[in-house]
Amino acid sequence: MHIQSNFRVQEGSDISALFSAMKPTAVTFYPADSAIYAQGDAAGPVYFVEFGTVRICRVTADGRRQIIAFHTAGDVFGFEAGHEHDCSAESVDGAGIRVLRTNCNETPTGSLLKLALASLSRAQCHMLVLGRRTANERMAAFLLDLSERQGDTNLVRLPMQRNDIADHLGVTFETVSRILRSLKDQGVLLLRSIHEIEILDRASLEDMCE
Amino acid sequence: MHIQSNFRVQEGSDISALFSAMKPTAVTFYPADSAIYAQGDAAGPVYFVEFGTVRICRVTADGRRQIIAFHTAGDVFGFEAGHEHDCSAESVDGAGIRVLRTNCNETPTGSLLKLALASLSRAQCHMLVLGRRTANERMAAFLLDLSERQGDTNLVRLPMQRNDIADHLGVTFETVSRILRSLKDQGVLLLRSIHEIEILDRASLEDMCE
DNA sequence: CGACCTGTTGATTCTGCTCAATCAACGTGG
DNA sequence: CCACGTTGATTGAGCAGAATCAACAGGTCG
Repeated sequence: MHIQSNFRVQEGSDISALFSAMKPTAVTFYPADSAIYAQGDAAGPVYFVEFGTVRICRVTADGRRQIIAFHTAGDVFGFEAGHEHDCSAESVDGAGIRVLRTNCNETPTGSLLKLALASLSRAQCHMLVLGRRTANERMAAFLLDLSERQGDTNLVRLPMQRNDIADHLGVTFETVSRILRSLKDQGVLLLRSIHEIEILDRASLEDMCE
Repeated sequence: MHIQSNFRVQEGSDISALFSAMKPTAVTFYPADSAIYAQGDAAGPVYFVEFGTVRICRVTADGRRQIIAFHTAGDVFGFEAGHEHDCSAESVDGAGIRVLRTNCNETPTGSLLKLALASLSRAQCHMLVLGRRTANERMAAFLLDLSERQGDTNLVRLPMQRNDIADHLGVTFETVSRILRSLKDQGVLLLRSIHEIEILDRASLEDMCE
């Protein structure tokens, strides 16, 4: 299923360089929870998020899952070191994706390098979160990160469900639920609906992750 | 202090491409615990490990530390997304380092991209460890990783101290100590000395991290 | 309407942390 | 050469944070 685009690629950005060098496909719609690629699939093309949210996952043999990252409109994902994907990518909430084929010689490696380094930087940041922060601090960091990506607004959308948040933060979904509750009780958050929260006391959240 | 090189760069590798494009400096020796660069320093050149071990660290405001990665002979590190380092790099045990200056236009971005993607892949793998594995599993994964890097030998050197291992695995150094003890008691390991262990039962270690 | 799925909340358990003591290795200075 | 201080490692006791187990509520979809 192909649908029309609406995301504006910024002139002169690394992404626009990618777009001109690697003719992108039309937008393909992936319904919620559908796979974009699986662990073990052949790697090669990269993917551009037109709208919606994508999760990148790694799973242990006994089924424990770590969500490496969430990607939203404007993000590029899917580059791999080897010849196959060692993470899977799935649509979280219905996502529109363009595929950018790497035509071997004409790929703008400089632009890809910048994007890869940006991913690496985010990954390093998240390793500190996973390795050295408490559950409360993880949630605070996550909410601020979401808010920042959505334009530093205080009304934050949570397109993913509790389970996804938990698997991203390395806690259980019960813990996610409890922490949101506790932040509500402290007057830090207002839980508008399951997928929408309002930040009432941003300073408190920032204190929690310094 | 400059000393002579002895590490053999493989012909035709991405690293040899880097070496020919970005004339490396002579080897500089960094004594144990000395800084190669600090968080906030201007980024730009990349670094090649000739010998010894380097740790890449991120620290929270209240002093908790996460060791993002250890690098050993043959590794390249130090590339950053932005204009300054957001991790610090320190010598663990006395390390010899070559600096490779990025001459803006002549940098082989394709080779750098491959190295960056390799780092990203390792980072993703470690996120699963930090987010979803128990302390025992983390230690098992760490020992197998070290063994693999040292040529799949059963006699593994631990160049770093317990504190460093702990901060890499997201546990306390007491926990590191206890787990090594417990693996010894189970007959999985032989603790030759503080910095040298022997793997007696590799299959058990592999079972622990699947 | 009932089945199912997601989310919330409570009770209990347990892994790993904190605090603390001890020990071994090493370097320094009397 | 030995007393002393320092630093890293080990071990123990008790505690706390988060997991597990379990019950239930609310919403959605057939």
